[in-house]
Amino acid sequence: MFKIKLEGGKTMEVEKKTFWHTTSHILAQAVKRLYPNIKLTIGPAIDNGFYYDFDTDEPFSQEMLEKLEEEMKKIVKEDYKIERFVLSREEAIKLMEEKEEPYKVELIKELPEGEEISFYKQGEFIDLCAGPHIPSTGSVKAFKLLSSSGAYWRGDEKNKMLQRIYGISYPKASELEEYLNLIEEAKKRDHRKLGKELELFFFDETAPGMAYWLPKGFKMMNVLIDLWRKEHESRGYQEFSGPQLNSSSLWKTSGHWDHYKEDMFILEDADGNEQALKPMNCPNSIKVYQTKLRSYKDLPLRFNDIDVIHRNEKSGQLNGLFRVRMFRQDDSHNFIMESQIREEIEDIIEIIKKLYGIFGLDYRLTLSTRPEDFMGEIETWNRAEEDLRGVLDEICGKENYEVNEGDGAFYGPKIDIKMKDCLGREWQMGTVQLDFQLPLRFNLSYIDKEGNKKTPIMIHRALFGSFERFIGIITEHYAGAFPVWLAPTQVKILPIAITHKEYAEKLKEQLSAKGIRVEIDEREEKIGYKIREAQLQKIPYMLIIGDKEIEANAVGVRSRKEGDIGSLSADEFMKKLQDEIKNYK
RNA sequence: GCUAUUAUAGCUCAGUUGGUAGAGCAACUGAUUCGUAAUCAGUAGGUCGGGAGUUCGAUUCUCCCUAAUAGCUCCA
Repeated sequence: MFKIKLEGGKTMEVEKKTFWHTTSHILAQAVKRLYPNIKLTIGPAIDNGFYYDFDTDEPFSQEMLEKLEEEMKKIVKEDYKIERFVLSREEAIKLMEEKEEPYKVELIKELPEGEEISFYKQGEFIDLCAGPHIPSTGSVKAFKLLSSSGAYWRGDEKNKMLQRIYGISYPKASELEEYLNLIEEAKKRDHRKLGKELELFFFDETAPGMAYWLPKGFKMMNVLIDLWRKEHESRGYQEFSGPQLNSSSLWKTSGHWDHYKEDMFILEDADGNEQALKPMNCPNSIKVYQTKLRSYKDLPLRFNDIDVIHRNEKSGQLNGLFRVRMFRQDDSHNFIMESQIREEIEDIIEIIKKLYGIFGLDYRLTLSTRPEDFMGEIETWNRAEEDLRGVLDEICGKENYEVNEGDGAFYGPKIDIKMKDCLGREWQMGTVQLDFQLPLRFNLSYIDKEGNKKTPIMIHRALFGSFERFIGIITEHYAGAFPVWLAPTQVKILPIAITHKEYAEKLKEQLSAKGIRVEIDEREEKIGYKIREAQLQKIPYMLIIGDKEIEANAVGVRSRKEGDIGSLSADEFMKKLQDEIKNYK
């Protein structure tokens, strides 16, 4: 809520979105004043501010935005009362036709019969709008137009591209400044920036959307993979690896050729046969399933893999590690009987809770149910959805997940894990999808108790989503200051002078032998300089080695978080470290 | 893919109203041997993203391409 001041010194609380919506009208008013030929379309409030879409052939330049801000200031200063009025459909259309606003006419024509058609007026400006609005334009003391970009009319690629202006506003200048600072701070956490600074990964022009993993970044990925393997091996998962390239016939059987071809890298083998790099692992898991005749006693069968997959994403979709063309899903395909859905999902949700708990991540769970174009038996769908709800209710609590009715895949319902990046954009992380269709397409079977062939259900599940995206998210989550267990370099030994080098080397060997990721800074630099560098590299522990330490057979421990924490014996430090690593600190 | 913007040294960035470039950090060399977030001095480093055009002359202007960024659209 925002507090705004009214005439006579009274204050009033308004919804942020109401305030932002009014600001979008002020923007539209300014646009009509400066560029009367530009046509209005829609201008809603969003989670962080507002936008307004305009139809114009000339895109908004930075200078135009600045001029618009100036004009908006005038409108605020002129402090117009915002008045609502209602018209009949005919009157409304007539008014908008007179004002030559074709998009508004289109909108009015589509409003359902009987719905009130309301307008809002501020000064000379009138806009079709359901409201509500704040009482007058004078309250919008602080605002900023943040950016402009193209946006399709009604969000449809086939429609005309309009020009959108994004903005934000507040009742007080200090609040605006605070918000802008927050954005600046958030940008410092950007994984693309940190990935470069901390030498985790990089991208090259010759391989768009495909990360080069530098030694430090790849070390981290391996630590994650170790964790993932540990959590799965003990739960009956069996890891395998399959081919990168399969002939088109496989993708035709799986249905990808019809539904996903655009996103696949397709090439030819030496004989001219059509092949495609795998965009997902499901068909190859199925091939593994098919190597034997399976019994009901074998189920569930859980085949997991972290093979690299390729998706030919359109260039405009690429975004750091969040959206790439080559990545590793922490994938598994679990083959189960219908009676095992609930238990299997329960087990998977338990793993999710455990893994995400280790990182302390804030995530959103969504259940997506049967879409209109579903395939399969409606009873199977109903039972499966009931099972999914049951598990979520029980393990997560009714309040802690959302249901997106009709948003499931055509082949089965699913549970998704969603997270926000440092700029508030939401990304899908893990996913757990039931699939009733693929086993049918591949004619999968198991032999039941009575000796009959039955079709198993398949669960596609990736919990981190992909290692790439997950590393992007945790880099921003920790702002690059990874906990000890995960940090690519856990300890940096900093000898004060050359004479301390030998002891430092010995220490390094000791730590290395225990599996600690340790480096040594042997350069002939001052200790303050070395500390600064290790600190900027966000290394969890620095060990300062000088005469004192050698004499006492100790290490001077400096923590990234707490600074100098004094002297410990090498054994004490080792124990502390191992303890933290064991507990994922 | 679409709209807009951007691309200059390893990194962060300045600059040239058209006369082939500069800083800080990093690197290297030398001096300094140092106690908890930057020691000093020097050296080297760039076909100004790629290609074409205009021009006596292009890093600068125009066009094409590539990549990145924001948004849109898409995402089995």
